[in-house]
Amino acid sequence: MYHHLYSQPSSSGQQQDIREKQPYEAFLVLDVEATCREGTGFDWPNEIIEWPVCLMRWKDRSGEGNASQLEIVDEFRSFVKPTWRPQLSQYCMNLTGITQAQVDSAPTFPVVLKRFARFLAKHGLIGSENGRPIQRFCWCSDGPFDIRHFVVKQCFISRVPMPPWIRGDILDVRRSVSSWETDNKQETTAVEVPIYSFAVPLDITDSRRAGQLPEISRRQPLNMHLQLQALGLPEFQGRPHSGIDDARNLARIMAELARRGVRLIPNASIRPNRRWYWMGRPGEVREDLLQD
DNA sequence: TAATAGGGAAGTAGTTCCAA
DNA sequence: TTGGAACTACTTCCCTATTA
Repeated sequence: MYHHLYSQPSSSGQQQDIREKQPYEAFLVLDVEATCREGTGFDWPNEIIEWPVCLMRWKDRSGEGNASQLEIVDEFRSFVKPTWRPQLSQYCMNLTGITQAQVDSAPTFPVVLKRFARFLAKHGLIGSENGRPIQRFCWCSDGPFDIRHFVVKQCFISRVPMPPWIRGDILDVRRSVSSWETDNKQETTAVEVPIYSFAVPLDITDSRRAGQLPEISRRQPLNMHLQLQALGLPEFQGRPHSGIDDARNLARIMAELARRGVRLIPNASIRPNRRWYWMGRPGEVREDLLQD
């Protein structure tokens, strides 16, 4: 009954339904931006300064849960005022494009969490009273770090417990693209970057390497640009490291994975109680331990 | 002070080839 | 036929990059 709408020709010429059974009703695509200083790495107490989320839903989900068309139905975006180090570094402003004035006039993280919870309740994802999930939704991010690191750190610094609606299921989009790319290796070599004599010194005394140049390819880490390229999508739209632009491009990747029949299910986890070396009492950053 | 994926190096076992 | 060298395929371990 759906075939005339949702099928594509197979290599044998037959029509086949490519819709995969999708257990989740909605996806929250998140790509936070956080404070940073050049050379400090990611063990530093980064504070979230932008909270952008694209809410995606199925256009064509059947009663059995089969679907392939995913679209953005709403967006939430808020800048966040850092409290531990309210002054942004020049490096951070250059990287993210976020200005000091934008964070100065922004609400603090606990306020943003409350506003975002209202956004979720408005869309029927959580209960407005208790904040408990009502529908099945899954968080999506580029790599597992946004929630695993930045949200956990920010909740510690802001002295707020991690809300129940963010402790749920997490899909690392990068990992999904990588898995899809591996499964379809014969069909695409888009992200294979050939490296010849730069990587392998040619030694004519070695018969293994003599003669024709070896066909050695090295898989690069799948940044967002390469994920788009691997899926045959147009290049990144907007400004890289702008949270909302990153989230929108991530949503494009999600939609393409869905269209290609990838089952969108969690593949990452978080540890809400994880501690970093600079963590003192709740909310306390042990500056004496920081390697500035 | 973390988890993870991926690449490179090194080691090992099996196969092939060739001279004695 | 045999022993040794060369080659290939595979596994394991270690290191690096990743995330602002």
